[in-house]
Amino acid sequence: MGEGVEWGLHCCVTLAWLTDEGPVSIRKLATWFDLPQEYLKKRLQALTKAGILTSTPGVRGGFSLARAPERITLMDVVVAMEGTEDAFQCTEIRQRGAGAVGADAEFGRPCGIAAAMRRAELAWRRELAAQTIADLMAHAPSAAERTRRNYARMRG
Amino acid sequence: MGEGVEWGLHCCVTLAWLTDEGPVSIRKLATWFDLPQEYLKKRLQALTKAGILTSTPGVRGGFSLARAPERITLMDVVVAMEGTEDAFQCTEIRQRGAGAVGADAEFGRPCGIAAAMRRAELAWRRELAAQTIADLMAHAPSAAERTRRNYARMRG
DNA sequence: GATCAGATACTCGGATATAGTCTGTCCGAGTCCCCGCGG
DNA sequence: CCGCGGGGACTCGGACAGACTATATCCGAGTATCTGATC
Repeated sequence: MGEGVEWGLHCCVTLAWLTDEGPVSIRKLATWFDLPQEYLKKRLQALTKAGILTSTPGVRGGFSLARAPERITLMDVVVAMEGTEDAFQCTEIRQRGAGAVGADAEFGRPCGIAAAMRRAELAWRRELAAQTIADLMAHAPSAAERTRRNYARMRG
Repeated sequence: MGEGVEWGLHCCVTLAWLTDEGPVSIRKLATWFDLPQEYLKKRLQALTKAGILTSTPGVRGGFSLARAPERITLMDVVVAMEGTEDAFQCTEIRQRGAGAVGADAEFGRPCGIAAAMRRAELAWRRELAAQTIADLMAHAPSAAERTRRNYARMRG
């Protein structure tokens, strides 16, 4: 799992705190977390393409949340960053080589190993889909005030 | 997730079917699934180091299961292949940059984002730990007979 | 017949090569806003 | 006072380089079994 997930989630939470302040430029976000500006931009563009953020051009432009924090799940962010593919990829090796001889009848049924791994991944996804950016905000309420204060001091 | 997980699981199930036939050489396993022999060997060595397989040297040597299929979980195999590290790594970016100013009090508590991701990973691990090689065998009982038959034909 | 040396087949561990992905940087193009100039 | 045009700030999309990991191969060393020669 790339670090883009961590970056994206922190940025989403921060953008949620700063909703009233309008778009936040990529330069400020990079300074905020001390991250490489150009690469962070690339990752946030992926969130934009996924419809989680909106980017507004122009001198007062930047990134903002595209919808309410309650409607952005961790799953949304992870999928935008890492793609929809499962971590475990079944390449059907059971159908190859000397071991597969005379097993055609079994191949009608899905591979039991792939099914087992898929069950685990579904549990993971279900857990991610059950939590939203708003839940993360509720977990650290004192951060709201501090975030706005630090952001106001950041004119530059 | 590397393909070693898929290879390892299929090999474990096959070795479980072939327990009575003694150790299975890496050459036969590679032929069995049409996999690159040398690299498969390297991955199975990881399973051996993890105590899931045993390797016996000598002309009649090869790999065997180190314990009963009921006592080998999918989690064991995944950990042996991929390591114990979580997929999501929290690098504590909340403590860096301009956004962290004056937030020292919050840093006593664990990062909410890391905690949320960890919950999801625990659900994944729990699901993997709940399934064993024996469960996979029960899922495709007709494979037992076929596996032994194909293996017997494989003298060479 | 018993014992030992060599051959064989296999694993182990390390070294190395190759491919692909993740991370990071850079640049040209497009867009919006601000400001000043000219009517 | 109003409208037009230029410059600045920002995003977008793509191209590109470097680091790291997964994949794959190869080799030397060790070990157990078998064979055959020797006593």
